[in-house]
Order: sequence, then structure tokens, then C-alpha cells
Amino acid sequence: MADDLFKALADPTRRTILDELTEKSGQTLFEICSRLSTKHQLGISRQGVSQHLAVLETAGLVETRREGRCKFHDLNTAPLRQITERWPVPDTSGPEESTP
Amino acid sequence: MADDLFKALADPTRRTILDELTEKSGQTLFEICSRLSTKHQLGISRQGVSQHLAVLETAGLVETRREGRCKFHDLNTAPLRQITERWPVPDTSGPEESTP
DNA sequence: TTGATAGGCAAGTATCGACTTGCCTAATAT
DNA sequence: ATATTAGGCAAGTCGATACTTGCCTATCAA
Repeated sequence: MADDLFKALADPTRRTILDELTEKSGQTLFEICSRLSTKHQLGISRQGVSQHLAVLETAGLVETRREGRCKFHDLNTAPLRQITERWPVPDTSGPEESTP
Repeated sequence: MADDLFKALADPTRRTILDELTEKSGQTLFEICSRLSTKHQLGISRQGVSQHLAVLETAGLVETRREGRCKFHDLNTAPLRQITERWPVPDTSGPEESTP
């Protein structure tokens, strides 16, 4: 459970995929592949991306739906909530301007 | 930067250490060692724990202060904020009771 | 000073995980 | 029917990393 989540986040390529899905949810495998290649200069094979997506799906960060021969990938950030629930983060830390 | 954070969170032992520091911040290496051993049945060497703490410190999740021959470890959850800033999480997802 | 306590450094092992290559299935197009 | 497009499965390689063992330094107590 939590193990899958943190393992999924551990890889920089997977985090970039999450970025891409944040920008545009519901992309296909090939769409993600070409975006990683063009926008992020990531030379990675299609299977590589596919395996990353599988890890993200196991973590619950990505959900998929099939339509014909296409498989669309949707982002689900809900699992991230358990991180800040497990280790509470102060509202605003750091040197804040004194409330005027 | 972000890489260090997610790498630090990727290991289950390190997450348990964060749990321990959440419960009681400012523990020494030996204190953490014995807690991992007794409370979590983690048979890990002192050096193992020390290396984990170093990774957590690199990520900014743990800060240390020395006093004499003792080194105290304090939790700092602030770096976690960038996670939910990078991938925004809806306030409360899932089937919520309708606000009465 | 001697011994005990708290921690650090470095090298070695061994497992895990990212990535690739090669082949296979299913849906659309000509 | 054949070719093309979208994706899946499996084995193999290679580098990263968690963990250990062995030795070394520094602080405090007797």
C-alpha cells in the first residue's frame, strides 16, 4: 500500500509522467512517450514507459480506461494525501512576513 | 533537491524512522536504533541506521544538533510540502457526507 | 590513564529495479 | 485479407543501494 506509493514516486521519470498527466490527464501510452521524448528529452523505450505506468497504477496514482485499442491514463493524486497525513506539515513554515 | 526527498522516502526503514521522530523528535542514534529494534522488530545495524539518517538529512527531513558526544536528530516535515504543491490534491475526495 | 560510551569512515556484498530487446495479441484502416 | 497501429509479456543486463563488518575518533566517568 504505502510501499507502492513511495516506490512509485521514487523514480524521476515517473514523476515527470505525473507532471505530464497533471498538465493533460487522459493520455495514451504513445502520447506520453512522445511528450517525454520531445518536451523532456527522455530517450526511453515504449516498454520502459509502459512499465512506469504500471507502477504508477499499482500505487493508485494513475487510473486507466480502455476504449477500443486505446488505453487512456488518468491522474489520481488522492493517494498523496496520506503522506501529509502521516507526517503533518506545519501550515506555513519559514521566515514569513509579519502579518501587517 | 526533489530527487533527494523522494529517494529518502522510498525506503520503508527510513519512513519508520520518520514515524519515530514524529512521535519523539530529538533522539540520538542509539535511541533510534533501540526503538527500531524493540518497537518495530527491525534487526538492523547501527551503521545501517546511521546511513539512513544521513539520507534523511540530505533530503532536509531530519536536522541534527550536537551536544558533547551526543547528536540529536530532529524531524522537519517542511520539505514534504513540495509534494502536494507539485501535484495538487483535491480537498476531500471520495464519497463525503453532504455538508449539512 | 584506562575504560566505556556515542558516533564516523570505508570497503565489500548482494539484492533490487530501470531499461532494453524480441516476440505476441487485438483493434482499425486500405 | 493484409498492413498498420496500440499495447502486452518475458527474459536478460547493468547500475544503484541497503546492509554488513572492521577499524578509527572523540567525549565522559572511574
